[in-house]
Amino acid sequence: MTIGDVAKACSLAVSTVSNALSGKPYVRKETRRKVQEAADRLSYRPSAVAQALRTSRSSTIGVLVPDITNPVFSWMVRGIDDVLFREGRSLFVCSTEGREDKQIQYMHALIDRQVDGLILISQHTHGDDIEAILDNGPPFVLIHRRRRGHKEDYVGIDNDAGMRLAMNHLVELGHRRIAFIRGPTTSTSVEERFGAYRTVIAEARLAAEANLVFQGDYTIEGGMQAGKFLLEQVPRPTAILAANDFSALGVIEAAMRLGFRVPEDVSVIGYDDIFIARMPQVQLTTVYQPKRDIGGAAATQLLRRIGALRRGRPKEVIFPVELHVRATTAPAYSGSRVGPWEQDEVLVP
Amino acid sequence: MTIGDVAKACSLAVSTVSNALSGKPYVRKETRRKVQEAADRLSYRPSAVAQALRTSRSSTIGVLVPDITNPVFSWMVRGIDDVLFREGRSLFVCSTEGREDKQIQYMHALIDRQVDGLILISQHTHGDDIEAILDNGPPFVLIHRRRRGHKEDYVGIDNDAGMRLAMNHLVELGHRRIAFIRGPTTSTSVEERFGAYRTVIAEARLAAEANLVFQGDYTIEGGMQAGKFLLEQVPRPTAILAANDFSALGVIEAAMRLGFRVPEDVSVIGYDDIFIARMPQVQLTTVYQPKRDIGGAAATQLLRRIGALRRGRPKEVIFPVELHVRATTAPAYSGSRVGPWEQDEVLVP
DNA sequence: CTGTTAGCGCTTTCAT
DNA sequence: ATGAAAGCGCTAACAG
Repeated sequence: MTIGDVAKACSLAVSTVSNALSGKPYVRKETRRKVQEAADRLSYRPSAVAQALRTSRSSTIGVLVPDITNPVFSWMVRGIDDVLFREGRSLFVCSTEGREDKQIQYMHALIDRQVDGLILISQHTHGDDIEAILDNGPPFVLIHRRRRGHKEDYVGIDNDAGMRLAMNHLVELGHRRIAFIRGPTTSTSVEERFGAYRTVIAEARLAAEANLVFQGDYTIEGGMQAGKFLLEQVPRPTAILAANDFSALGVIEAAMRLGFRVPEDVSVIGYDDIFIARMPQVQLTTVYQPKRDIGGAAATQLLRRIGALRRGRPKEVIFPVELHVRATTAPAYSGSRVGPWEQDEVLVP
Repeated sequence: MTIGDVAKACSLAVSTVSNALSGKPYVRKETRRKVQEAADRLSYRPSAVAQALRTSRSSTIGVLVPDITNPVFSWMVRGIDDVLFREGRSLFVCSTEGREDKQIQYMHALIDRQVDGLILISQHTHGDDIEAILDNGPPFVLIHRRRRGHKEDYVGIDNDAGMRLAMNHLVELGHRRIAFIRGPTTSTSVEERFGAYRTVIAEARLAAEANLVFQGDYTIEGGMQAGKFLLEQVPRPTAILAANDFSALGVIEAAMRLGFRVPEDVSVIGYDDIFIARMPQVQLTTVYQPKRDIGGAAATQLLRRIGALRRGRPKEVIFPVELHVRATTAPAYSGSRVGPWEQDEVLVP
C-alpha cells in the first residue's frame, strides 16, 4: 500500500494525493473527499520512514535514562509520554545503566534514526564524544544534569533547598553526626546536593569527617553496602542522608540486618519520594520531586525547541521540592518517636 | 555527511563504499581500508532512515507495555534490552495504560516506522483492528497474553501452577475463606489464574461466593479499594490472593488503615515478586516469575523469527514459577506466625 | 573487484 | 487545482 496505489485508485497524481492527505488548502473539496475515501478503503498509511527521509523529520523523540527499572525515571518517562503522545510522536526509550559507552552508542543510534530531539535524564554531559554529538545533533533537553559552562534547556529541581530542608530537619531533631550517601558520578546535581550537605555541616558546625561520606550507586544494593559501612563507624552517625530513595531503602535494610532500629537508633532520609516511600510499611522521610511534571516540562520545552523557536534563548525550569516527613526520622538517641503515616507532614522551603 | 561524500573523499563509487562498509567479501583489502579511513575521518554514519527505506528493515523493535512504571514490566523491558542492545538494535517502548485505542495508535505508529518486530506485553489481542494489524504486520511475540485460537510465539509462565502453589499454601495454613482479586480484563493469563483459583476452591470445598472475588486494576490504589471491599464482607475472608503484587500491596495498606494486622488477621499473597515484595519492611508472600528472563526469551525468539525461520512453527516458552513464602501469610486466626526474612522459604511445583 | 543505474515512498518545487 | 519530475541517502542488480 503506497501513495501510488491510492493515486491509481482515484486516478490522480501522487502529488495531489499527498497534498490532499496533508491538508494543503488549495485542494478541491471534492478531490480531497475522493482521496480520503480511497485511502480509507485501502487502509493506506504513509510510510513514516519515507517521510523522514524526504523531510528529515521523523516525529520521533529519543529518551535516555540511566535505569528504566527505577521508578524515578519511569515516572519521568510517563510524564514525557503524556505530552508527546498527544502530539502523535513516538518515544525511543534507552536505558544506559550509567555507562558512557552505552550512552554514546544509543545517542548515535537515535540520531541515525533521525529523531527530532533528545531528552537526556541524568546522563553524561562531558567527554569529547558526547559533547561532539550534542553540539552537532538535534535539539535536546537535559534533566537533572547540566553541562558545565553551557546555557542550554534544562529541567531540574532545587537540589540545594531540598538538602537544606533535610539537613535542617535533622539538626532540629538534635543530630550532629550526619552521614551522606552520594551519587556514583560527579554530575551537577550530585554536586549541588553534596555541596548543600557540606555547607550545612559547616554552618551548623556538625561532625565533618571523610568517613561520614560514602559513594553509592543509586541502587538498593549499593545503599546496603553504604549503610553497612557507615553503621560500623565509631562513633556511629545518628542520621544518614541518601542522595536517592533506593540508597535510603538499602540503608534501612542494612540497619535492620545489623540489628539497628530505624528511626530509634538511626534516622534515615531519602531523596525523590518514589511511591515506595509512602507505603505504610516503609514511611520513608524523603525529599519530594515532581517526577511526572519534570518529564512533562522537558517534553514541552523540547517541542518548543523543535518547532518555532529553534534558536530562542535557553530555558531553565527549576521545580521546587518539599520534605515529606514520615517515620524514618526521630530525635537523636530518642528511642521513641514514630511518625504518623495517615498524613505526611510537608515542609517547604 | 552522506555516503556520497565518503565516495568523493576516496574517489570511489558510492556502491563500492557501501560494499566496503557493509563488509562484502569481494572488496579489495586495500580499498576497504581506504574507505574505512575516509569514513572515520569524516565521522560518517549511514542514515538508518535511508537504509530502512531501501531495505525495509530498520533494526528497531517495538515494545508495548501496559504501564512502564510497574516494575514487572520495566524488568521485562530490561531483559529485552539486554539481548537487543548486543545486536545493535534499538527499542521503541510504548506505554499503553491498558487502553485499546492507545495500543492501536502505537501499533500503527510503530509499523509505520518499519519496526522489524513487535513484543506485546499483556496487551489486547482481540478485536478487529488489532487482529488485522497482527495478521498483516511484522513478526511479533506475545508475553503473558495469548490470542485465543492461534498458535503463535508466546512467552509466559505456568499461571496454573503458581495459583495452586499459593492456594495450597493457604489451605495448608487452614484457610477456608479465600478471596481473590483478579485482573482488569479478560485475558488468557487472568483466566488461567482465575480458573486455577476456582478449581482449587472446588477441589478443596472452600467457600465459593461471588463477593469473594473482586476486580482490581493492577495498581496499588485498585488493590486498596479491593481490600476495603473484601475486608468489609461478613464473614470476612481470612486470606486474600491478588493477581499481582501491586494489588496485594494495596490490600495490605487497606488492611492497615482498617486496623487489621497482616498476617495475624488476614493473610495476603501477591503475584510477580517485584523487588518491593522482598524488602524487609514488606516481606510479601508472592508467586515469583523471572521477569528479566521472560523479556530476554521473548527478544531471542523475536530475533529468531525476524532472521532465518520467518515461517518456522510457533514456539511457546513457559517459565516455571515458585512460591516465595515470606511474612504476609500465617495460619488462619493464628495471631502468631511471622515469617523469617533472612531467607525466603521457596516452594516449587 | 569496481562502477552505473534503478528504485525504496514520499514531499516539494515548478509547470500547466 | 492538478500533474510531472526531481531527489532525500542508501542498497542491490547488473555490467564491465
